[in-house]
Amino acid sequence: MSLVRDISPRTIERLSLYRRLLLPRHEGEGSYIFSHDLAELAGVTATQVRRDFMQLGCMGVPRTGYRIGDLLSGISNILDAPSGQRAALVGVGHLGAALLNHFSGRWRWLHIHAAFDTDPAKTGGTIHGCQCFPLTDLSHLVRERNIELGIITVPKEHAQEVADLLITSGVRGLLNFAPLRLRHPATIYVENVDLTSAFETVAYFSRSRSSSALISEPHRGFPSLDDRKLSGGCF
Amino acid sequence: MSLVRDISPRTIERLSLYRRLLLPRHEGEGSYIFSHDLAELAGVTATQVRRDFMQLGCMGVPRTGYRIGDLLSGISNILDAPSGQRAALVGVGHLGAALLNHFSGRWRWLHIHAAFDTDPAKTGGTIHGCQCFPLTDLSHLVRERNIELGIITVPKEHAQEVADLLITSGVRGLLNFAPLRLRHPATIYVENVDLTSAFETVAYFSRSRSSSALISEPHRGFPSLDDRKLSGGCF
DNA sequence: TGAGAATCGTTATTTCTTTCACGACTATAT
DNA sequence: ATATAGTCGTGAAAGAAATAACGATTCTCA
Repeated sequence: MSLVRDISPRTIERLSLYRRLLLPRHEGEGSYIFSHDLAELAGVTATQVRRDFMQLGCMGVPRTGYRIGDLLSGISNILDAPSGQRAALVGVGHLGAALLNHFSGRWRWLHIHAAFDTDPAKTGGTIHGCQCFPLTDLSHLVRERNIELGIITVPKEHAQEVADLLITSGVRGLLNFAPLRLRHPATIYVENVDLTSAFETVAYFSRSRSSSALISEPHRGFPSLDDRKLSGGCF
Repeated sequence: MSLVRDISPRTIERLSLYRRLLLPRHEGEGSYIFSHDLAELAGVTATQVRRDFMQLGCMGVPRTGYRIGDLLSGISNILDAPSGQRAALVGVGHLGAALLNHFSGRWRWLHIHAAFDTDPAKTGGTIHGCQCFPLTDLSHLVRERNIELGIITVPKEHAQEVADLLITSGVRGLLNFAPLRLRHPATIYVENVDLTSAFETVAYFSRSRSSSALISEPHRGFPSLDDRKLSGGCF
């Protein structure tokens, strides 16, 4: 399968982004893209794009670019499990339901297979195309249906117990939206989506770089220069 | 105001997290916490915690710890704008509504002041306590009400135009939930919350570190060791 | 066919972030 | 008092990640 090892989280995230940006440009086998064009779409440098693709083993051709079909299959080779992966979402509140809607039927190889909640008003039916079960069924269903991932969208008071339940039921990775950090064994991968931190970070940097320091500062969130000029004048 | 400069995005995110973890423990002026206790709550190392607080100018006392009140005011001093900050959310779909609910009335100094949508069915009223206006009012209201931040939860087809509109209307920072990267001038800070990348990242690492490589690997998402033992046995 | 310019692949370098390591300090017990 | 052990602050080192730089390759056009 995937012979390439040791790809950093940052690179994985970019690969996911590259794929989304490349898909609409994949028209037939004759479609190519230059590193600097993709770089501009992705908001990164051309060097970074080339380096990322180097790790995939995807080779480009000078003055021609990368064949988009190659890139897409190279990325899929890394990101997608051959037999697909299933996730369980726990906590069908506003955020949980929004995620069900957001991810519903979007990919074949990775999808939310079932949702869980303690509220009887929410269970028993289908929400945004996803079956919703009582939490008491979780352990059984995770095992039986081979669910590998858990998405936690419950209030923070219950996040840890839900995480424990998911882990003991056999999931190997968690996507946590609760505003805290989960305790977990080293065998489980946990990705935190911290909406509060994101909001406060924007607030901070939006004023810290108010009028001064417009030069340099290749901080995350601000554009950086490269081989060639990017984003020259947005308007 | 904040005399401290050049705090990295990573540190800012942790400060936001520390504050949330500290607030419930702040009972009176006699409450203290050790760096390693907060580290465990935050899922980082004790050294990291100490270093972060060093940047705030918050001093602890050996064998006593840090006074929680000092930490909270130190963090607030960095994160919170003295006169508060307002955000506008654009795109009251499932995700937008969930965020309105999530952030509604949570903080004094930072809040979503108004929501915008093109759908007349959604505008004119209040959603989760937030007034919702037609998109055509955005430019006017952003200016008049001094809104500094934009939250973009529109479909990707409209994300760039909404960003442009927000920027020309005067916001200085964007929190982008659309699954692409926005073009923007260097004076604007943009934080991307990429739900798809997050989901695919969990999927990737949940299987890449399946049964092997349980040792070391202090990668993001996996726990790391430190001065003292953390998370010794989750169950 | 050869000159010129654009693009790639990759090593070296720089920059950023985290961890290590250890002296200094403080509470506690004897 | 003194010894002991636990915790802090921080310079130094290590580790990750991004960028720069440049030879090699390929297309275009005279």
